[in-house]
Amino acid sequence: MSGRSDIKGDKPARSTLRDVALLAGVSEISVSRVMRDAPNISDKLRDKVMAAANSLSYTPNRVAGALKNQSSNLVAVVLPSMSNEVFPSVLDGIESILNDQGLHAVLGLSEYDRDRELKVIRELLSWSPMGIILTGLHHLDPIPGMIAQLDIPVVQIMDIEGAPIGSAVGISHSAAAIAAADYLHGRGYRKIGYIGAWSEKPQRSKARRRAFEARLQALGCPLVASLISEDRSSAMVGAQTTAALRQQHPEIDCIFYANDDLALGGLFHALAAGIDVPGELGLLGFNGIDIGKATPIPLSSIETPRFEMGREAARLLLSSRESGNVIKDLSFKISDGKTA
Amino acid sequence: MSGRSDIKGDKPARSTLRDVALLAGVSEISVSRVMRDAPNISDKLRDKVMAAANSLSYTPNRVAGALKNQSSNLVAVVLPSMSNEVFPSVLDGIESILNDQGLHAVLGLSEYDRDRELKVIRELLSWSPMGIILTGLHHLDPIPGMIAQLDIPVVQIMDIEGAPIGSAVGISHSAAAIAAADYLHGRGYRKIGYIGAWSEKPQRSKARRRAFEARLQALGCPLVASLISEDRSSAMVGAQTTAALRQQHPEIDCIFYANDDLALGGLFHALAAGIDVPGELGLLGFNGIDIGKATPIPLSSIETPRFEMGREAARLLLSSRESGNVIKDLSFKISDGKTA
DNA sequence: TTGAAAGCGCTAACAG
DNA sequence: CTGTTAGCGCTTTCAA
Repeated sequence: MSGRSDIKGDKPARSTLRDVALLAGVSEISVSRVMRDAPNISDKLRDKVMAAANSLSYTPNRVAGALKNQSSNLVAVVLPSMSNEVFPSVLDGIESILNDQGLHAVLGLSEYDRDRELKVIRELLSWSPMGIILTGLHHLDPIPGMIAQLDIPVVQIMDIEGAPIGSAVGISHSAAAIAAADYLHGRGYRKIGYIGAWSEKPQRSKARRRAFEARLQALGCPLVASLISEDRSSAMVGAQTTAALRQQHPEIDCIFYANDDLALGGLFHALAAGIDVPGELGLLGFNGIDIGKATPIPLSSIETPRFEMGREAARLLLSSRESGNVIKDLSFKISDGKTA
Repeated sequence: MSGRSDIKGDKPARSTLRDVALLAGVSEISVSRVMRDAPNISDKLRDKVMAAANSLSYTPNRVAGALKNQSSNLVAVVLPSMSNEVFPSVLDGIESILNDQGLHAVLGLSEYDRDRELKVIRELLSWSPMGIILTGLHHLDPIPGMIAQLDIPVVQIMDIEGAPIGSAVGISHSAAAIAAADYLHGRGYRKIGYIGAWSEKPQRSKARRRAFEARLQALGCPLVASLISEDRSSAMVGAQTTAALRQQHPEIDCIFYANDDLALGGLFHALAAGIDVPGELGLLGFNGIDIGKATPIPLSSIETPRFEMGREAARLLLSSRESGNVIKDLSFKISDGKTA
């Protein structure tokens, strides 16, 4: 009873290199070579092997290959969440590069929880991925050491202000905040407010708000007020908080939002309440999502290259053997919206 | 030169069961048992092993485990795309169940291309996943056989009208289309149009349109016209096609859209052009995305349970040993928007 | 250009 | 309760 499909039809059972080798009348290693397109294979051998492999619909077992090679074609991707359009776009970008190389993302979500992130990373690393993509630059202490043990490339996305473990690709959030402040100030707004959400769990938004505040201060028109909702970002929350902030501070003539979902909510509120945008109230979002381009008044926003960030992260991962660690500052720009 | 970390400090190198066993002065299998929380382990042994494991910051190698077990803690997840909010939500739902079980999704994107899907599935299956989640019910011929070889559970999401390979969870798209037709007819609309996009690559939207057309016919008010853009869905495309369709067919008093991105575009166009919604023009979307709830006129839409669909898919996968194959019809409902 | 041998790290099956 | 043995399927030497 030799384990696999004997004469008796136990199960469909997956065929192995050995099955193919037996059928083709060659050695296992030859099959292995053919399957991996190794050099120096005669056409005759290749044909025999391919015929046998096809007739058994053989698929290589990557698990065994990875065990032998100590490395796989998996890439660990650790993101905080899937619940706004930012990370799906990044993931899309990552996959757009990986898939062409026969690589695959194994996904872990941290939900903005450090301990959860640690746990997820530990599990993903146990698959000997060929690389790992993390979100942000701040991670629990053991993480860099764990990655170093595997000696695989790391790319951190979103943020570039800090000390990366390996490579990093993102934007400067403080520069974006400064650009936002300068832009709004330049448009003549002097009573500026800020709206965020989800208790600023994504620490990048906190960094942005602080840099924004500091810049406004320096420009001589300090932030009037900021309102950080405990709820997750959504257009509805944006609408509600905009109404609330204006009620508390009627002098506010402009609001900078932590993201476009909130900003769109602000815009919808203004449209519904008959508030003149951008005259009576200016609105500036963050990210530059597609929908904002189609609103009755196109949303002004800081456009961030989310898809491209994913692509670049994957590229850096793949090229890191040659290029070493790189910090890549992707540019943002202020969209030509009409709300501020 | 025994491969691993000898006296000479070659590399940090990942520690193995054997290293832990040596350090703890026990056998490898004992370490294995402790790591997997096997029953009948003395506290003394456990303590020794854990101490050694911690001091080496040992992490089990799942690749080896999977090879031995012929099965992993990976779940293959094959989706068409990440570029609208539907599939990220589904993925979020899937992960919300998997992560609590220590399982992880390996992602493959088909980009609505059958051949690409086949290739991706083949690669993912080569990782001996413990299960696989596919999108839709139509797949290239070899796929069911490939999955059968591994003898793992399959769950197909989105659609339930057809013959699933294993379990299926989704909604009845024809029922949704009929509900849409009845609803719009019931609201008094008689000159109804339809707008879709991306050449209807997602065949579910085509099925919906056809059922919608058939129902309108049966109701005695045949579809006036439909316009299918070649571009991907977006609010901008929705705005443009809405304008175009109304120009070609000024009598149209209502439009059913393939999804909310398009419908929002339609709404924005109407708001900007001063068209009275829902009086002069009714709008009905599909999916019920969050943003539609916050627009100046809340978007009427067929709400689909995307997150829940992901959760249910993961649950079915996990329970399939006991429960066998199940077809689960998740309900949709028409949201209480104000655009139709 | 092809093959034989050995072993990646882990765990099921069987002792003891 | 703990240990010994064998082998998962593949691929890297090394040899022919």
